[in-house]
Amino acid sequence: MNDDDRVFKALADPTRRFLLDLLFARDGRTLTELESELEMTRFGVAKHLKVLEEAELVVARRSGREKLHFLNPVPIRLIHDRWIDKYTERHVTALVDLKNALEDET
Amino acid sequence: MNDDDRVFKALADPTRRFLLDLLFARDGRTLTELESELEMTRFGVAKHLKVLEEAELVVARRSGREKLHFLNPVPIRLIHDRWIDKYTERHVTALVDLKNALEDET
DNA sequence: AAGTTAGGTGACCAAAAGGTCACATGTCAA
DNA sequence: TTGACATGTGACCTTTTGGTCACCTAACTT
Repeated sequence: MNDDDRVFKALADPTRRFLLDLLFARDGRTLTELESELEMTRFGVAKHLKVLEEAELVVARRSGREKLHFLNPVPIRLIHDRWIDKYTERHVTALVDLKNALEDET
Repeated sequence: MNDDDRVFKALADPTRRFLLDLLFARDGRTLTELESELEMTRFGVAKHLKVLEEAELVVARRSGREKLHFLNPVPIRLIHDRWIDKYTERHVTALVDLKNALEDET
């Protein structure tokens, strides 16, 4: 399994995406803290975090008996750059911004 | 299955990512043309293209008995925007550009 | 019209992924 | 040092996914 595989497989699961959402909102949380936000046993959450770490979407730092988790945006940016070149980026960002603006009006 | 799910599950498979790479390099290809680039039966490729279409990562247009496939970058950009805000984007693009520059030197 | 070409469908099987549990290690606090 | 707390591991089972095949429809060609 190469780096790509790890990143995309990690993102394929809704629970793992929700974990990234939680860390995007606030970094540096422990396993137990994250577990409390989910309808799942600690073991399940730990397994998901391991997958995210192996994909380097999450980096973790030990502090005593706790382990703090942080979101790493680099792999996300690399996905973007794989299929959106600098020229296309201008168009697609404009399109997305327009879409968001229209949705805000309703 | 919601839109997110469809996009991320679609991206989870290496064959489907390779199909996106092919369409990124050159748009408007038929199933048969794409199949010739892969070590897989037509049925397998057709199944993968269906998944990509349902995720709207690929849009297709019929022309007679042929079906032309095009890459749609919008869902990719939305992934980016989900976990990279405007502020972080400046840092992470700088980091990625630096990394690419360093790799080019070797 | 007949043959060929492009594509679509549903059944089927093997492999992989998601979740839980029993059990284990290391760390803090009284 | 004893007990509680935070996390890690490997086995196990169920569900999902990837790929092939037999069979089908629609469109171009001569």
